[in-house]
Amino acid sequence: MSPPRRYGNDEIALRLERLADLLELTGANPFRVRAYRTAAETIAAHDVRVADLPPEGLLALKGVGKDLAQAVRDLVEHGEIPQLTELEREVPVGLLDVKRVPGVGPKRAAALWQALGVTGLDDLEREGRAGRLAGLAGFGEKSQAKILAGIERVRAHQGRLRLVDAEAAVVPLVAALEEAPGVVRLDVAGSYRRGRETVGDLDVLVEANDPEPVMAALRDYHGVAEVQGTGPAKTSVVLAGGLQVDLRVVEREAYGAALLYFTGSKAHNVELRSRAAERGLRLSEYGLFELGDDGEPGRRVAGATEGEVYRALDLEPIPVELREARGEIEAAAAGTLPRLLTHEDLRGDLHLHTTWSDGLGSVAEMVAACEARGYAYMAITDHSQALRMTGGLDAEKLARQWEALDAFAAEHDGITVLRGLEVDIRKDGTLDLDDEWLARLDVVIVSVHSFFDLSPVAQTARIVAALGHPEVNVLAHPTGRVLARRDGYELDLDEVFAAAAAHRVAVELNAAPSRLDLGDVPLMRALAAGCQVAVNTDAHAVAGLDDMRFGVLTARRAWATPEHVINTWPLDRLKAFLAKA
DNA sequence: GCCGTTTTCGGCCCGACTGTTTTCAGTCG
Repeated sequence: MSPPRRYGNDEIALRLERLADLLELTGANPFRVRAYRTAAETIAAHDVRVADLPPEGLLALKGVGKDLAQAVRDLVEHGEIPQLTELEREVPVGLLDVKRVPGVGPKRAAALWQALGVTGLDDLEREGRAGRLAGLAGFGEKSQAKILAGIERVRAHQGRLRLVDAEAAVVPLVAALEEAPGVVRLDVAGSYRRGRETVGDLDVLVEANDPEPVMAALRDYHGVAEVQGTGPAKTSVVLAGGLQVDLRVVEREAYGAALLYFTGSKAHNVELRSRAAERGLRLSEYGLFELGDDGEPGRRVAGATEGEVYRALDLEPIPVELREARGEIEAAAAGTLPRLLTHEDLRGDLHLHTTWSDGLGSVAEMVAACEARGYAYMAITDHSQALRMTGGLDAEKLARQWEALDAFAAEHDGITVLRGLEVDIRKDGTLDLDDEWLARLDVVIVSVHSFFDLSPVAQTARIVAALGHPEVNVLAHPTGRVLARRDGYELDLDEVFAAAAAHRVAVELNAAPSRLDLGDVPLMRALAAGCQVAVNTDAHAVAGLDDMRFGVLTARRAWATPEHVINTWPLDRLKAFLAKA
């Protein structure tokens, strides 16, 4: 018997999504499938642990009724959802990969399975190469060729691009497209615009006097590997890196509606359309329309700008980062949208490295760079001694660094440089520096860099113990995940947040684009638990200081206000927090 | 499977494209 586990919201949501996917392959009622997906989304975005809710609390969740509540309880109490177990026996799970091939949905995946016994990508490729797909009802030569090409893309391009990688593709692409004659306006919409931590593809929207030149500019763009389709309204290409780009030319009167539509999220759009329907209106990418007596769209009441559409639906305009159907529409209706963090609110960066440990920039370079960014304060936080490979600092080396900092400060008064250290949390929860020295630091950051595979209970206890140390100020990269490479260590984040709030330790939003840790959803939970947050770059070089923009985006997605973020505070207030005064 | 000031049944967001058909299902965003 394995010990009882504590299921996080993400884990529960993942299983419900899988249930929906498998159900779909059996040809189940689409609305029933959607019900599972809706419940999964609700649970993933919920700010308290669903596993701890009493039955009536579960039922109060939007989209969770009797059966879904039972499924959650089954999972939490017995470690499995009988219906899911049953489906996994019945349906080959490899079909889920088959369904990911462009042009193959649940119906066709099921047809391939029934007719040809296809149970995964390898089967699909074999059947395609043998020419047996083209003979199937509803399939032809073109479908077969498209599927064969799609298999490669699924294999080659598993997963999504990190936001920073997408940005690297976007900047030169936008520059090239904007040069096309006749372009009036251009926006990159989609999850990129919403600032999601990873991006699946790019939706580019253009208003142009003449659509053809900008379409041509995309087709001829040097980074294009394949033109998938091109017409008067839309052109689709795949860039060399595998990123798909859809370019749409939109007329001026509908630009706002189209921008809204293609920015998403899908769930946000669904809620907006429902709201439109409640008012006898219809919302589409072409605008917000009154309905005529025949039920068909009539007069356009809004569409030129996003703000116009929101206001016509009696909503405050909603910032792009919030458009995830996490309560933003209710808040916009009530006039209670938060005043979100902006880059200009930040007065300093409290986590960065120098050549004293594994940084590439000297103290002088990092300080000058922070000053140039307009910061009022900063903290130098090199590694502690446990990380030998980084040249981590022991007490003796720390003393020498302070001498250097003091000498430096005597000649530079433009910015306050705080004495910090990123102190390793040892396996047993003790800290990698003596109390006497910890007490002399202005900022004590603690973090985990070893023993990632402790049991969730031990990992949680280890971190909670560290947070209880009276000198600790910030918990850095709380989950330890590295985007597109490894998941975070297993732990009970809600317990960690509760401890952090109780001990007045801020949780970090590490803005390094490979981490973004905490991510938006767990950060929302931390804020709900009463935690303060520090948005830091963890820069190991001057250029890394500019990663702050990813941190700001992620913080905004978590509904963070300047008040939540300790490095927006004036120095006096920050010092009081650090001193736990 | 969920939900309700059109409430316990009958809806559930909308539109376009593609490839396959000969009037449309499936997929996609």
